[in-house]
Amino acid sequence: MLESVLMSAHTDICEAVRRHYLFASFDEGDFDRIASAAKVRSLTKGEVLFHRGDVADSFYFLDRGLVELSLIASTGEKKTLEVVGPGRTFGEAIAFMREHKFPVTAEALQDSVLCQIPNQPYVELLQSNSDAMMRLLADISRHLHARVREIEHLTIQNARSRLISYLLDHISETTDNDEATVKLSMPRHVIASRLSMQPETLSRLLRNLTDEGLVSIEDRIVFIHRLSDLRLYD
Amino acid sequence: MLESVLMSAHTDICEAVRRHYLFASFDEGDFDRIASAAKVRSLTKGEVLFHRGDVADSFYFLDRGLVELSLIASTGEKKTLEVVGPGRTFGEAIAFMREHKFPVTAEALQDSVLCQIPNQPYVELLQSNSDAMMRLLADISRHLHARVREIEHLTIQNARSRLISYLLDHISETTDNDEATVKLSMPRHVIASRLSMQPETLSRLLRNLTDEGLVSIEDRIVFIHRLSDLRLYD
DNA sequence: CCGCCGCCTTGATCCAGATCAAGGACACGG
DNA sequence: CCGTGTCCTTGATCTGGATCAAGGCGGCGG
Repeated sequence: MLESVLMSAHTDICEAVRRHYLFASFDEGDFDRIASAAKVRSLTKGEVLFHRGDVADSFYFLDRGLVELSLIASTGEKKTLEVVGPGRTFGEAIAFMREHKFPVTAEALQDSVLCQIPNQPYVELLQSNSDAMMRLLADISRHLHARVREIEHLTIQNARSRLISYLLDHISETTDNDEATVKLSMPRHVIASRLSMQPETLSRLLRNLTDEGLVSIEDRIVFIHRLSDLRLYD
Repeated sequence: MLESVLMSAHTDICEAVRRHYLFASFDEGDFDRIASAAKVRSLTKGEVLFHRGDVADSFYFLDRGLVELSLIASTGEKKTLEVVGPGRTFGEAIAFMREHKFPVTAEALQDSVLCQIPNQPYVELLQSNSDAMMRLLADISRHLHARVREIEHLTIQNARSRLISYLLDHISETTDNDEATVKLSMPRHVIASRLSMQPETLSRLLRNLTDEGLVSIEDRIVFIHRLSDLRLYD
C-alpha cells in the first residue's frame, strides 16, 4: 500500500522530469533507463540535501518546494547563490568537473519533493544523443552567463542597484501603463543574502524606494509605480 | 611573399590549436575543416578584440600575448574577470547561449597573436563527435566552477584574503622548505581589478604582508617566506 | 488569554576599502 | 640633459554598508 503510493509518486514526478528541457530528446526507452535509476526524495524545511564538498554522483529535479543553493564561509556567514523553484534542475554541471564535488550547499527553504537523477546513465545516454548534449551545453552556458552577471552586480553595482535589478527580474505581473508588481516569495533575509547584503540594509533600501515614491509595499507585494523610472537606476 | 609568410603563420598557429584539449579528438579531416575556416588575428597592446554585447560567431585561441576579459560599467569603471595567456581559448561558451553576444569585453594587454575560430563548423562537428563534446562540457563546467569561486571570494572573503588566494594560486616556483615565489606578470592595476580592489588598496595590502614578515617583494617577484603561514589566511 | 519566538524595522555607531591628493621612480623622445 | 607620461606608493579623508542594540508585530502552543 505504502509502496504503491510511493510508486505512483515516482511515476508522477518522472512525468514532470520527462517534460523538462534537458530530457526532451530522449526516446521512451532511454528515458526509462534514467527514470528507473532515479529516486524520489522529500525534504522538510531546513533540511540539507548536500553540503559543499560532498561527492556528487547525481543531480536533482525539484518538483515541489524551494531549495537554496549557497556558499557558507568558515565564519558561518552564508551567501545564497540561487533559489531553485519547482520544475528546475540543479547540480547537472558537476558531472563534468574533475572533482565530482558540489561547490555549493543545498538546503530546503520549504518542505520539498525532488527527484534524484544519477549522473552515470544520463551521461552515457548523452554520448549517443547529440541533441540532448546540445541542450545540456545550452543549459550550462546559461548558468555560466548568470554567474558572470552576478559578478557584474557584485563589483560594479551597489546594493541599491542590485535590489532594483532584482525587482525588475522578478516582476510577477505588469499592467498596461508602466506599472508592475513583484511578489517577494521568500523571507526577507533570504532575499538579502541572495543580493549579498544584510537584512537591515534591504529593509532600509526598500524604505528609501517607497519614500522616493518609486514603489509601495504591502506585506510581500511590491508595487512599482513607474517601471521606466526604476529602469533608470538598473 | 607576404602571403606565404601569413600562410605559414596560419599553419604554425593551427598546429598549436591542434594540440589544445578542445580539439584533441577531431581527426585530420575534421580538424582541417575547422582550420580552413579559422583566421589569424594580431592585436597591438590596448586594442579591443570585441566589446561586451558584440555578436559572437567565433571564439578564440590565444597563441602569443595576453588578453584581458572584463566587465565595463556605464560609469567607466572596469572589472577584470580573467586574464588569458597563450595556449588558452576564450569565448567558446557563447555559441550555446540564446543571445549570441559576448558578455565581456576582450582587450589586448600586450601585442598578441590569436586564432579566430568560427563557431559554426566547430559546432557542426561536435554533433557527431561525442568525445569532443564531453571535452567542451568539461571545459565550460570548469569555467562555471571558476565563476562560483569568484563569487565566493567577492562575498565571503575580504580584500586581504583575496590577495592571499591570488598569490597562492599564482605560485610560479616552490622550494623544498615551505617557501615559494610568485611572479606578478601583469601591471599592478590589472591585478587589482582582477581582485576587485583599487590599486591603492593592493599596494597597501602588499605592504602589510611584507611588514608582517609573511613575504618580501622585489619588483615583480613576491617571495613567500612560509607557505603554510600564508595558507592560514586563505 | 498570555508568553515566547521568528521575522522585520529602526536608530546609532563602526570600519574596510574607496576616493582624493601628492609625490617618487623609471623609461621615453627630443 | 631635461620634460613628460606611466605606474606605483603613501597619506588624509570620506562613505556605503556592516554591526550592534533595541523594540514592534504577528503567530502559535499552552
